[in-house]
Amino acid sequence: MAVRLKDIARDLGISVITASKALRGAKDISEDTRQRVLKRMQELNYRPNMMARGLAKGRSFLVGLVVPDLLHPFFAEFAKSLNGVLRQQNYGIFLASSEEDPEIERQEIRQVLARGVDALLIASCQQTLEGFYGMEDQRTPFILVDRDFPHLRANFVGTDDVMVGRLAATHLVEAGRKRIAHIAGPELSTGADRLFGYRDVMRRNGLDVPESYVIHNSKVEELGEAAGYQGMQKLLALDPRPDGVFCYNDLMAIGAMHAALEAGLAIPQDIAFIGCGNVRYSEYLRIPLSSIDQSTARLGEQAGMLALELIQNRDAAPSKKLLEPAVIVRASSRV
Amino acid sequence: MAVRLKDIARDLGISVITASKALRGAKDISEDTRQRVLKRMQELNYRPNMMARGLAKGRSFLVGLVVPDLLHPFFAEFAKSLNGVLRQQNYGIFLASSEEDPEIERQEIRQVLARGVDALLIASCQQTLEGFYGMEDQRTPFILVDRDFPHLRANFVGTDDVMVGRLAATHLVEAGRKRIAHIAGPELSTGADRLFGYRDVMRRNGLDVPESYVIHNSKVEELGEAAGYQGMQKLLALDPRPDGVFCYNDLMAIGAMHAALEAGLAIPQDIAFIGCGNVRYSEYLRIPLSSIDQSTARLGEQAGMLALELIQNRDAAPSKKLLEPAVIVRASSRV
DNA sequence: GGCGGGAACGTGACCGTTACCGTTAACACG
DNA sequence: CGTGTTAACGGTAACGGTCACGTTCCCGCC
Repeated sequence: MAVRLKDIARDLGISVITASKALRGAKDISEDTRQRVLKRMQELNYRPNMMARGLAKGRSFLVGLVVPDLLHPFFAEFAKSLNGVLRQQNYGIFLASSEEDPEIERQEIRQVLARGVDALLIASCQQTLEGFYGMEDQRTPFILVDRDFPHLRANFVGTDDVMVGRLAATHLVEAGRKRIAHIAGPELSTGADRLFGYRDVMRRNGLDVPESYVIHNSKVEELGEAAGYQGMQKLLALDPRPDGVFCYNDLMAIGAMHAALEAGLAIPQDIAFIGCGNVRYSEYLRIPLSSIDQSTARLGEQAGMLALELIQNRDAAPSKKLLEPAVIVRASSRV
Repeated sequence: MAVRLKDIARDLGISVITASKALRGAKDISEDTRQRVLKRMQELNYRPNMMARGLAKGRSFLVGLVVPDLLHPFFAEFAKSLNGVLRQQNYGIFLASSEEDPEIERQEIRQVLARGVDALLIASCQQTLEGFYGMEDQRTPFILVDRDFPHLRANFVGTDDVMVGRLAATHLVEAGRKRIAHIAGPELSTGADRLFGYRDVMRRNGLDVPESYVIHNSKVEELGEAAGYQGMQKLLALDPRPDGVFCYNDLMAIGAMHAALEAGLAIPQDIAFIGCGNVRYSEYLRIPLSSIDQSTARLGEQAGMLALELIQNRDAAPSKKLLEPAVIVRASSRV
């Protein structure tokens, strides 16, 4: 089958450990034999067996990544840039997608932990860690990605979502809108934070936010165009109709704009839109969509680096990394 | 640290083997002890160590997935649906992204194989397997995804790309277009096949395809909006300007439409567009984009099932699974 | 010549699990 | 009562590495 250290060693008439040392660059080995070993490894196309190494070292050189939905460009881009960082340290990604289903998520976490991943990155679709992992006993360091758990002293890498809400609302206010609605996300951290930032800015500007101006989407699983479309239907039915809408994400904004256009409204004259996430297509839409950029690629890098740090130093104090979002203005809200 | 079989066994006053048997549902064990073992495992939140199991069994319960670009919705969706299939068999995904770079791809393949994956799914960014894996020695079954290598008797799961070209061209012909251009993809299998299908239909319809009507994109790494935009610039400069364009993928089509609109053309009156991939946003674009749907989710399922089959039966004859594409007509080409 | 010390390499145990085969005890049967 | 059969369980040796120590050998030094 595959070439083993044993084969290399027998070939060269040395012991397995010596070969192992050469491989790992240990110091008590002569430069000469090291070269001979490495050369032979090249020739035989030797690849260390990571399972064996992992078992022996108690490390797997594997990082677990659990996301709610790979199709969402945010997570796809995150995974991509994470991969870039980890590759350089010979770390691999064990990928699992929970489909925004807590039950599946639990299953996936079991799987991931069973693999003995050295760290776990997770964008959970749950509201709380409550008895949830069977992770307590585990010493596996984990990092919450994008979605934080309130009041939990855990590692976190994500966007400053309060700022997202603030930027979006501020932008619409500056675009001269008075009746600004919000099609909100789930009441997880990100959704709650964006809502909070939005409400805060509205209050500071003396603008009213009637209850009906905030569309809640309790179902975590539906954060796509359809939810945006339906949310917009409700907003369109209101009497003082909103003249600006901040949507939880770009997909929902796309759906919402669709509904507005169908209703015969002009964007941005009658109603302005801004989303969040700055997905790749935003600028090519029927009406190019303003958005809040989360610099997702940098998030992935940060998370990867933090993971590697935690692996080195298991009991570092939990750290929270918040990246600053930025407004990208396009036609959907340009004055 | 983590709970081991040894702990369970000591607890219950039985041997490790017996515990192991209970876990795996072996037959030579009494129902009574099996229950006791399973119960204790529950209580202690035991999770089998997959590295140890993998080492012992010579299987990793891991499938490697190497894609050129996770950000591309096709691969994201593929990965997502693959994950769904594998989860049910307790198989996991080892993910690697090559960024359309052959050098990185080689690196990733090494990594993946070193993990001892039981099967490898790969959408290669290379033109050939030529000495490329150091896979020959490996017994790891592999499946080419989306991009086939010509003349190679390997497992393949993908779209019938000749049909893609045929459908796209036929559709434009039926929409009354005479001067149909093609912004092509790389000269890998998919690009070549779509080009072939397109050319074939053109010929059968007695339509001319001047050399300048086919824009080649040799650089694998650039298959996005930019390439489409630039390709379209060239087409716009031609004298008998095309009145229909078939683009290798939706992203390129989006870029191309952008260029056409900028040039003041009306879509689809002056020029019609059709892409391929049917990405999520296609229908929300400035001009909703016609596309060829590849039923990506089904591709993922098929690939997953094939992988599991190959793992069971290592020397099954190579099989090629081609899924039928379908035309999705939207405004960009509606007559 | 005996001793200390370092460089280079090897011995054995172990990581957690499984495969293979052996052992034990109970029971049926002629 | 001896023999054979079967069910339930365990001992041993792997799987391919790594780690903590030994061991060997050579050199220099007093």
